[in-house]
Amino acid sequence: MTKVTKKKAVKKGERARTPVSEAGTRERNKLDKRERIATAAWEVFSREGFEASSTNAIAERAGVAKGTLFLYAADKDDLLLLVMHDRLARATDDAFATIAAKSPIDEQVAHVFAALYELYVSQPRGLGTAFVRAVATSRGPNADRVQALTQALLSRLSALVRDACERGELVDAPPMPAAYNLFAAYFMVLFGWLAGTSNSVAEMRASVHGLVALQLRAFRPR
Amino acid sequence: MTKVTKKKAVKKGERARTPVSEAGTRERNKLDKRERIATAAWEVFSREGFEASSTNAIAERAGVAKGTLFLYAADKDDLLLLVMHDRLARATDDAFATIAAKSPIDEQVAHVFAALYELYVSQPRGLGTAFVRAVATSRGPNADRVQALTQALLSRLSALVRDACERGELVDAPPMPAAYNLFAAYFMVLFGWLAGTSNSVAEMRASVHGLVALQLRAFRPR
DNA sequence: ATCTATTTATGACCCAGGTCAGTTTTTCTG
DNA sequence: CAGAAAAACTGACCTGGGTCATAAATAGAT
Repeated sequence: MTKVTKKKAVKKGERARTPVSEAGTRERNKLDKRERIATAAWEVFSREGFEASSTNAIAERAGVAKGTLFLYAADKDDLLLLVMHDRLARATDDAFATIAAKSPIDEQVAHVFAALYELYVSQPRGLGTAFVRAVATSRGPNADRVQALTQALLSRLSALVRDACERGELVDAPPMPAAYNLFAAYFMVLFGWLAGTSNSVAEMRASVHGLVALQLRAFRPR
Repeated sequence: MTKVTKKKAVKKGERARTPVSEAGTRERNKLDKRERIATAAWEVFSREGFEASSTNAIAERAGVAKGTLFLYAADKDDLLLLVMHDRLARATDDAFATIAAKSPIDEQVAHVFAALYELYVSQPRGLGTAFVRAVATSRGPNADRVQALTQALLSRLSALVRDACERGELVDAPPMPAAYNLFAAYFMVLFGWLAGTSNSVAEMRASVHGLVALQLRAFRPR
């Protein structure tokens, strides 16, 4: 199927690319296919859970052959990263957009972390577990994109720290190393959730807030 | 094979267990088999790497059927945990045994962490990566044993913090939460190594030492 | 010692992830 | 508008992790 029959019919002398809306059949098809695959993967993953989802089912639902999946993702893990990337990016953006500018920094940081925990906890059937594992081990192209998200998060955290310094709430805090430590606490609590320690966002938020507040004591004006 | 033919020949009235050296044929066989499997798995994993190792090859080398492997480990990941548990425990014990009692606490902590990094880095072909992934996701019995190791490490780290408080190097440091944060930094750097950020133990030690020292500023006497 | 129950071991089998030689689609060139 | 080159797609196929009905070994009872 996929009876596309894309019309080309370009005037001969002209470039094959119509400058306005046409950007090359190949590229368009590729983007379209990536979109279909991502959608299908999300639908199947979220209904069946990661382990129970077969790449066959995803391919079928996306209307492509199984082999095509592996042109867009290195393996099943990488497929999950492809799907999660956008949701993660959106959740992060939302979290930073809704920071209360006049809250103390430990609240601000906890706010961001809680939003991310929300994303994981709301996923069905251990998608979160699979995702963290995928981040840790996948070498595919989508892994790089997710790594970039993490870098961006670190950078934004360090900006929060810098802001707190400028408004005098903190003193002498090196933004980037401090951000690393904050993120480490975030990750720690996330891992605890994977292992079954805590199971509500509220608990996780409380845990990470405690750790964050403790860390920030290093930079409190005395 | 395993032509055990264990003599039992107990006096009828007496208990079947000879109290000294006999502990039941069944239990002995089981321990023996576990040992053979662990050894075989280590040999194959370390020669071929985790991915390239087949459970078939491990079973063959251990002299058991493939199905038997999965009586001793939930899956291939859990098999890796079975193998790594002892090495991890030994490395941790060694590290704490060789702490210089009069070093500052940040050095002590870095010493322990560096020893663990050493273990990972010295593993061939991404066994470390596979191990961390297995810890994150495996639900098998060996996963629990490794979790217990982590708990023990946290407890020992908190003891280091308490000692530092008692000798006046730190002030007002809640041992367990502080240990959590320290461990988080350790884990962060380990993850960075998995992702390819740093690749020598020296680099990792330097990174984690920086983070640890920063955290401990929260508890320095002023 | 013999018989039954229970635990442990086996390996043929199933199934899903991932590959790749061959095919189709798009682009580029004359 | 060929016709060739390059890129994208396909699905039969292979591989290896994990299962499970069956068999062997062990413990307990008589």
